[in-house]
Amino acid sequence: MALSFISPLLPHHDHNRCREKALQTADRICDNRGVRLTPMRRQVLELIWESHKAIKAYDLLERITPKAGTTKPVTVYRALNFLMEQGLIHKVESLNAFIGCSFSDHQHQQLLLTCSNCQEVEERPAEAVMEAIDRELEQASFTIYYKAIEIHGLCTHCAKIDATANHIIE
Amino acid sequence: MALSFISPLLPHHDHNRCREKALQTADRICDNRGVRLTPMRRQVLELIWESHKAIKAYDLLERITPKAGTTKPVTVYRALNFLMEQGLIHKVESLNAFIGCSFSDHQHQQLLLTCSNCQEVEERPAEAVMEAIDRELEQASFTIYYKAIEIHGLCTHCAKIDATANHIIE
DNA sequence: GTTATTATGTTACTATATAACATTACTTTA
DNA sequence: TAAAGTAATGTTATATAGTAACATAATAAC
Repeated sequence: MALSFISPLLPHHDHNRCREKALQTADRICDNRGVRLTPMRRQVLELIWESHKAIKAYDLLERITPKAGTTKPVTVYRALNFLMEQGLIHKVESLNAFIGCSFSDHQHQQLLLTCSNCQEVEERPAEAVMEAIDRELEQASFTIYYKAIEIHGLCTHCAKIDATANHIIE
Repeated sequence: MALSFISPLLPHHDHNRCREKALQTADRICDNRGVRLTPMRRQVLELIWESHKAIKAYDLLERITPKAGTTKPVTVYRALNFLMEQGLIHKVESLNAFIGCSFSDHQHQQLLLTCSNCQEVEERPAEAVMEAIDRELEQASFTIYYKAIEIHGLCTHCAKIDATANHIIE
């Protein structure tokens, strides 16, 4: 099976590059828009990009430096709100947690697939799904402001590991 | 424009019938499954069906009788969890609130359309959307456990009212 | 350099949800 | 039908999530 690109969710991708790219993109986007990616906001974004798992506001709070543990909730929520407004992160509503957006320059509001085993979140533009939703909403004469499309289940890597484990046991 | 059925979300539908039907369905479903729709659980379901707006756990708490105001959060959350397990209600994740399920006997996990103006929630089976999601997840080799598909925006009634209001102002 | 604006700090609080264990209510069956 | 087992609810306490209101600091605009 030939992959045309390295999925960011393959177990051993170079996550440093992942994070650096996201931060550079954020710098560029904020610069273009004339909004300020302040040190606090940038640090929150960086912490969110530490992994592909969704992270909770209070976990971010503990990791903010300097004075780790002394930063107040409102500070982190303000940074999170800014990052959401700029489309740099998503809130996973069904987890009360946040992930970096891999499609900041393009459309937002992708499908969010969360693995219940490894907790990694994959973003999928899923155009066919979005078109089906648009058609459905047109039928309902419903004007859309915001979409949260969240699926929880077992990702392909965890399914394989599970299958292997079962095989060994047999 | 001829409607083939009376939408439960039309402003003046007979909501008593709506609620009664939901409770009867719940009674039947629980009976069939050999699970107990106890007075507490039934009351919570009834309170949820007071309207088509999503209701929060702590608002339910205040309305539970007897001893309104003395019931503890854990009691209401236990009832809510039971009702969710039985597919009698949905949690609107992006609101931390709950609505009655209009399709308890059939498939679950519909689209939830929440109007940001009137707060009413409409459930839509939206088969085309669900099929598109299934195809997308098959491509991703993702095994689904749970879906939350939530749209916020302006419902058709509120859009019309808005349009009328604008017309009057002009 | 002063003023205006934006961001962050501080204090306090509101809102949402669960853990652990005690008691009560139903169900089973001896 | 009384005893035992199971399921539901009560009680106390606490964990987790998020915001309001006002003070101070940092940056931008003039």
